[in-house]
Amino acid sequence: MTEDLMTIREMCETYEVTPRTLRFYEAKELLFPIREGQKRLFTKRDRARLKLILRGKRFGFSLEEIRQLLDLYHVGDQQMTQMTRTIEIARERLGDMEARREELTQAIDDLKEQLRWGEKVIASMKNEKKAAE
Amino acid sequence: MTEDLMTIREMCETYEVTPRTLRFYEAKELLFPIREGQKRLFTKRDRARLKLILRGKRFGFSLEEIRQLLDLYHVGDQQMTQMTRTIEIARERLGDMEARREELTQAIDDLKEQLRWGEKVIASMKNEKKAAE
DNA sequence: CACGTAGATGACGTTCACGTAATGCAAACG
DNA sequence: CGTTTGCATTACGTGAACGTCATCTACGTG
Repeated sequence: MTEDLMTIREMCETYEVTPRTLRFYEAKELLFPIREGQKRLFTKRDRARLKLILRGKRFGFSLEEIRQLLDLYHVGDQQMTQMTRTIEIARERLGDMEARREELTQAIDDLKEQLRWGEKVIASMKNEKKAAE
Repeated sequence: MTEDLMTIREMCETYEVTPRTLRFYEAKELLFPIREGQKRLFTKRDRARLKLILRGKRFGFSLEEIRQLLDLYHVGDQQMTQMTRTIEIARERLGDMEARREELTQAIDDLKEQLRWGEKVIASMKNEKKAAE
């Protein structure tokens, strides 16, 4: 079953990306599939990273930014000295993301208001129509 | 004072964009500055739209997607028949955005957990160091 | 009136994130 | 054993979103 390793095709079907995309991400050092002969085999770690990559893209991060963010997610590999710095960066990122969410909330509220307004207009138009009958 | 009209330079300084960007947005029909002779003058409406454009970009929307979203914000100009459809689209958009916020919240929580973990490791390393002294 | 300044209009260049062949190799199949 | 299938590499192509450069125009100022 899920032997923890997936071929490129399986990856593509699972995550709805093209082979080109996966190879491209490897070239950019976002993924590190192992090799069986020539063939790529994607590990659990690669899949976790890919999910984060796709998520990052949905929020408008560039691949380079995503690469840096990904490094924050395997903090365990770091040395003590780098660790402190890494955490510092992570905190900044966290701040960014929370600000982003605030903004998104604002956008949602704006749109909701527009919707209410639109519905109100429709309602009043219906009344006019009714009155005209 | 704010005569409701701004030159391209004022716009650039206010919103930290280049003239090229503003002209580009006009070419793409995202902005509609009025003309005084040759010169562009940006209205209150243009500024509102620009804010939404920049916000949209921060969330990874393409300019084309943003253009469509912008149309949702001047619902008032629409006809009744189109109105219903517009509101329908707006509702879908709203759903997207709320899902997006959910995802962002998840990402924030993930990162927070990583942070706590990192801090724990650092703390335990300090203890080790202390014990070794 | 010469001149600097602000803005306009092409038009070509650039970066990012892949798409799209063309070609090769190696195992699997009929 | 030839051929299809799956994946690999190399390399050129592409659309989006501007950057950059050259040239032109209109206006205020000394």
